Parts: sequence; C-alpha cells; structure tokens
Amino acid sequence: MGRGKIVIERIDNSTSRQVTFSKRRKGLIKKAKELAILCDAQVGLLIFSSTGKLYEYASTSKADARSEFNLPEFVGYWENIILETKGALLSSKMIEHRAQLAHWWDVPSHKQNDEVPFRIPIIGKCMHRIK
Amino acid sequence: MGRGKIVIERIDNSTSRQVTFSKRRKGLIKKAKELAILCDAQVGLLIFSSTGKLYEYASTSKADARSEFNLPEFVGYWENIILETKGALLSSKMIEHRAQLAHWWDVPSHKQNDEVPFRIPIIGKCMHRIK
DNA sequence: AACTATTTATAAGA
DNA sequence: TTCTTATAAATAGTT
Repeated sequence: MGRGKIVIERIDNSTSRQVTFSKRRKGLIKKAKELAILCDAQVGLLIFSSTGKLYEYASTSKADARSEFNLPEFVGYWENIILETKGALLSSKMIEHRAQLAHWWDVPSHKQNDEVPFRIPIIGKCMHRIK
Repeated sequence: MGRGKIVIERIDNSTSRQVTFSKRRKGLIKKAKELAILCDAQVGLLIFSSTGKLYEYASTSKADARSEFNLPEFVGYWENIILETKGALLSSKMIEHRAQLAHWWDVPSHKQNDEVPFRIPIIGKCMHRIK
C-alpha cells in the first residue's frame, strides 16, 4: 500500500523500521477498534516495540446482558470471566514487574504507577548497572 | 475500502455483521503478523466474537539476545518477563476456566484441552440447564 | 511531518 | 457461502 510493493521481512534500516512501526502500529490499533465496534466483538491487542515500549488496546466490555436474559448466576459468572480475561490481558506480568524493573534504571517514583506507555529498559542502557 | 464508504458503528444486520467479522478478523491478524515481522516487534492479539468464539495471534519471541549481549542474568530475567507476558496473554482466565465451563454444555472430553478455537457457551443455549 | 502514487483491504454485489 | 470487482483506506517512498 504505497509507492512500491514490499516483501514482508525484517526491515534492516533502523530508521525506516521505526517509521514503519509508527505508521503500522497506528493503523493496526485503528483496525482493532473498528472490528470491535462494527462487529460487537471484544478485542485485546498488545504491541511491544523492539526497544521494549508497550502499546496496547482493549475494547470496552459489552452491555450488561443480565436484565435481558434474567440469568443472574450464569451471566454473572460469564461476565466475570470476560473481565478477568481482559484484566489478564491488560495487566499481565509486565505491569506486575514494574516496580521491580524500575530499580534497574531511573524511573521517577511518581511515574512508576503509570500504566501506558510502559517502557522496558533497553538492554544496552542497563549494562553498566550489572557490571 | 469497498464499494461504498461505511460509518464505524455496530452493524445491525446479523448476517452482514458476521461476514464483516470474518473478513476483518482475517485482515487484522494478517496486519498483526506483518507488523511483528517488518518491525521486529512482539504482538499479541485476542479477538472474541459476539458469540464468544476466541481467535488469537501471538508473534514468536525474538531471537535470543543472550550471546550478543553476554548478559545472562539480566537478559534471562527480561526474557522470562516477555514469556510470562505472552503466557498470560495466550492462556488467560479463559483457558483456566475451560473445564469448569465445559460442564455447562456438551464438550466431548477429548476436545476439552484444545486451545484454539475455544467456544464460550452461547447464553441462550445454556438457559435450560440452569432452570 | 506532509504528500501522493500505489498497493492492499474490503463493501457490496453476483 | 464463496467469488468478484469497484472503491475506500493504508502506506512506501519521497519531499
């Protein structure tokens, strides 16, 4: 979809790779949102850049089906599973390890609880801390 | 991208919604794969249809950086977090509850451990079991 | 960061 | 439902 056709393989040039990442990440998240809305689906998307930055999207949960079906027990159970799944998707071990990772590089303490974006330390940057 | 322009809002007609879901789900997964390959990113994608069927994609983990950086401890730690994140994404509470849910409708026992696709019971189908 | 020539995705129709 | 095709949308290469 551009001036030329491309082959799907790792882009060697670091600058082009970053530009393409930025463009396509935006496009992918847009399409995830569209699918969720158009088709009443639930979509969760996690993208880690090669430098370890996390981008994510999760559609909101669907309308409460409780009143329509009058099945409080089962529907409640079903909804909880959806919510727990979404929770697992959003939080994941990444967030769980935030505090632990923060100590490897300098994250201002007031930023350690921000959820998005979450930057994993670039390996090279951490080398001197391990030596 | 078609014969006419559309507005992004829930498609009312059930048949068109299903057709669109099928087309766009395929397109979204294709683009997720392309992003992962082109940009050396890690991508996880979970899609639940409105009928509760799960589709998923997760890029494979990147090449082992251990030898390149010679940082066994830190890289090992970092990789484990990636793996745990991916595990959380792939398995999630959905899979965890598979056996428990299976008892609400008829899942042949030899199919209860299949990972994909995983079908959540349609609420209507389960009503008589609760009564 | 914008632009635009092309490719790609897909809405509607068969 | 599967295939076709006109058109909208995404984006590769350029400025």
